[in-house]
Amino acid sequence: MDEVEARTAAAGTLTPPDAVFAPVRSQTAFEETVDRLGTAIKLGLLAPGSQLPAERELCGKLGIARSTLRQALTALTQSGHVFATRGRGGGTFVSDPQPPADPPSAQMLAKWRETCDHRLAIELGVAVLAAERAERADLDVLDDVARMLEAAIEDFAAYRQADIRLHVGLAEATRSDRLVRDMTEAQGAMTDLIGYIAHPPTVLASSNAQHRQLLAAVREGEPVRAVRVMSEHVQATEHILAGLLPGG
Amino acid sequence: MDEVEARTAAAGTLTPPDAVFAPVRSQTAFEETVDRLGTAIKLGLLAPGSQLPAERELCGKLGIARSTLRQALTALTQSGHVFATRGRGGGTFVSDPQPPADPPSAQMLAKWRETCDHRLAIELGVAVLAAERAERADLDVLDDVARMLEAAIEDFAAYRQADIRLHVGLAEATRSDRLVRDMTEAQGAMTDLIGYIAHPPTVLASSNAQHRQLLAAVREGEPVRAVRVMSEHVQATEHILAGLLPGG
DNA sequence: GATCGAAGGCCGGAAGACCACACCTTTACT
DNA sequence: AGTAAAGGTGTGGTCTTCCGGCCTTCGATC
Repeated sequence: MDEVEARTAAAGTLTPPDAVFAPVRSQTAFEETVDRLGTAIKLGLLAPGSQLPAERELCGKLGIARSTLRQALTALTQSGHVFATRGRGGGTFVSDPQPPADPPSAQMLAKWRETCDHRLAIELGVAVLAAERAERADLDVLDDVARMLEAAIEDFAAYRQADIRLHVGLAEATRSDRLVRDMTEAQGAMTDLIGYIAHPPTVLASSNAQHRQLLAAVREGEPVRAVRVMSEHVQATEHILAGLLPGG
Repeated sequence: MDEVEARTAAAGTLTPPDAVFAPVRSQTAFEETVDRLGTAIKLGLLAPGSQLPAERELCGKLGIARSTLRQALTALTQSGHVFATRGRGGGTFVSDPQPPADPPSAQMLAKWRETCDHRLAIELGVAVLAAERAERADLDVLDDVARMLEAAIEDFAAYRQADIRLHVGLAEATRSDRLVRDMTEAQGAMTDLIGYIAHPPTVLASSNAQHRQLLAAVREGEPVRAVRVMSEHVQATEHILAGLLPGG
């Protein structure tokens, strides 16, 4: 019967995917802003000590009212991610010792596999398009980052930082803002999962070997090889998670 | 100077990507709902003539208030995509001759490349994961769809319909709701772009050859081959668009 | 033919999100 | 001393969303 139903579905009277009726939960502008800025800070895209644009300017760029932006900044201030100084020459700055990250929520943990799946998709797309579109200058920068990665093999925090920079940098090399956003979002979600897991230097070393191969494939404009290496790279971390998280 | 700056960025004092400060535009629950249901209908995931769940049930699934859902349904009624009948045994139904699709907005056209980029990413992720996770039953259904595709080579509307079913079906085979949602969203965006472009049977035939290869690779559990074929498949349509749209 | 129940169609109030705008306070530079 | 640039504060209004009850329609059943 199942098979008959399935065939019927294929033939015309199809059953809509569950995803069609899944909850629509639109974040508020406030939440979305906290998320965006918070992730950028947690990923180190906004460096500790660096200054954010002035409120009156930033709310323009973000397309929201200043009061809404201030709500978000207040939240980030209270959580200790940023601080503000008044008066001329003042502004909002990223805190220098960042507050300790809080442990992943049960919600995050429950969806970790979907998070990885989505990340895989984005990374593969980036791999292909970077191989097609990256310029020499992009790759020179990324090579520097790769060198930093190899130097940071003993310090996971520094390693993760550089790792993010490499992946986001690759996304930037595709010249697709959409993919950069997706990549930062995906990396943000991954950081929440990865942060609490031990990564011995041997793992990082093999990860670095893949980074090298990846950059080589991109430099030589070989999308197929780039995508193969990237797939192995991403799925390696997925296998590590599978061993440690529920439902693995 | 540019190069120096870039090196500096790589070394520590990095420039945040533009994407960090890009506008946050959160859709309202109403808009999101119209989008979700509208796309599902336009893609044929909700077949013409089929009945939607009752309002009181649907608003629960969607996680919104009934009045909000009704706003969305009113919009879809006015645009002619659904109609409602009252009384017992009544309900909300997908209109049978669907209203003609409206032409792509200037906004859509301006972002067509990013749309394609994102779609590429999703399709590649789906290709890999489907090759790893699809069950025999999934593939049998998809083979049927492929047969329909070959029969529909002269009728673009029918072809596109089956094409969507194939790609979404592949996404469902990954068992990842997230990817199904992403895929429907991506296909919805593509439909807006593709709808107005002539697709001669020869193009569709070569597309079908790729579908065949894709399904074969997935069936044999070969992610690398699946991703290569998928990449060619997706980029073929991108090349067609590049020839016809601005900024190509 | 009367009744019931399930469906869409309505309405009003409460709560909250967001915005626009005006004004205050602090502080550094000139 | 004055000015300009930054964060800090407050008010009121609009729009969205939610909640919950009530009405209308109409097939099915008694």
